[in-house]
Amino acid sequence: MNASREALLARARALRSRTIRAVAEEHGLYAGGDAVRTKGTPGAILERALGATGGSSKVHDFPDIGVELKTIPLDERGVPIESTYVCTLSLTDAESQEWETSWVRAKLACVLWVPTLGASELPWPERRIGEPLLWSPTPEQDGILRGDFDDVVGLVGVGRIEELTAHRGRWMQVRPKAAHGRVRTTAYGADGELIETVPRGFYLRAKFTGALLRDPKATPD
Amino acid sequence: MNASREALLARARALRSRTIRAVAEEHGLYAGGDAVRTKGTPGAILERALGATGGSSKVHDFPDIGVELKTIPLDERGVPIESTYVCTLSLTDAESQEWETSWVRAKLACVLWVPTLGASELPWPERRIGEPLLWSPTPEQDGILRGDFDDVVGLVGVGRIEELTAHRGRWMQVRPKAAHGRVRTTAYGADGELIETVPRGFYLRAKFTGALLRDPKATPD
DNA sequence: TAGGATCCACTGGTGGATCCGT
DNA sequence: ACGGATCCACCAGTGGATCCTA
Repeated sequence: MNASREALLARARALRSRTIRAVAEEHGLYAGGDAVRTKGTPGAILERALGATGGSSKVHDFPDIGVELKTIPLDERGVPIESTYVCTLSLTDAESQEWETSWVRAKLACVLWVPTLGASELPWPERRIGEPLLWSPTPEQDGILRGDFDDVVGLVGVGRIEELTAHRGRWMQVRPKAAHGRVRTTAYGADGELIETVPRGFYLRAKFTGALLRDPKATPD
Repeated sequence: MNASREALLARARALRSRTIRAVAEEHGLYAGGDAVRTKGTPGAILERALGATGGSSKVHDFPDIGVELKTIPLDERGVPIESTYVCTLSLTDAESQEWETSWVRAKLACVLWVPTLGASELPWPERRIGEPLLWSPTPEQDGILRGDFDDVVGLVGVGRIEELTAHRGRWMQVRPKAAHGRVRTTAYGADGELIETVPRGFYLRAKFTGALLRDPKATPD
């Protein structure tokens, strides 16, 4: 692990035990508002606090050192209360996608996990920062994730997108990802015809993220 | 010419001799501001006043009747002070583009020209609406425009985009079209390689638009 | 409980054109 | 005079995720 990544981890450790609200105020950001309408705000605050520079149209939050930042809400037992979104799944070029060069693998190659604590009881501004973890998949973990990826991309590649439900995938699943139910994108059907469907993204199951936070080399289930 | 198009022309005629400011205020819109920062505002006001419904991602301003609205500023002699933007030129599929099915031909198939008068002397809110013209190209005009189109698309198709300057084209030229000089898009070079260049659009020369406003069947130069 | 649905901030691209230096 | 450069409004798409029923 190189020095820059260690420096980033050190900055994250410096935030431990502080509330999200305190971190926000230190950077001149407002922490609050209806939970439904501020879903992404805690993540944006931690990005700012840690100096994420990716902007949009980016592969990583910290492009120089290839690190992705993920804020993950834990309950009182230390268990994630939600799955973790990774990135969008491209539906129209599934045939040419391979795990080694995939967007999702690049995103997961090095992740800085920053837990927020008390997520099942407290509104997000009151939650406190937990122990951060700088994680890269072990070869074994990488292999399991590749299996989930191949399963999904294989289905889409042969036009069987109707069978692509969130039930598939041991650690990584695919679920809808859109602003609302009327958003549509295109994919290929079984006969090669273009069909309209909902955009989807890759998500890590809470079972997996919870396990790796306890043991970075974990292989649950 | 069908009844709906005639009805649109009648609505445009009802605006004659009124100032853009008066039309704007009638629709609750603000007419004013620095000329540099409100370049597209007169056009947007006339769209609203005439009930354009295309929204974005549209082929025409009035999709139901296939009519494109163009606001054109004339000086005291009745001569256009500017060229007229038509649409973007796609740089990456030039080989497959043909005049008959092109976006630019569809745009020009039926245009409602609405002149604004006094453009060389008055700030735009004070300009008055002139005599509108509902125009479709004659077969002869269509042929000249096709020639300009084929010239441009042919050059781009063989990767000679450096030779594509605004000097080309009898009535229709190609010029940069971007928010600022740093915007880039991609095109193919002479060896088939991808190169970065500025986005471009089709424009009608003022020589042509001025002539057709005086005589819809004109063939200047 | 977790699969399917949804919400906000931000931004790049498009459509409305005119500006302005050579 | 006009070829190249630029400006704003608007909107769809992406990245930040969590909400919420069955």
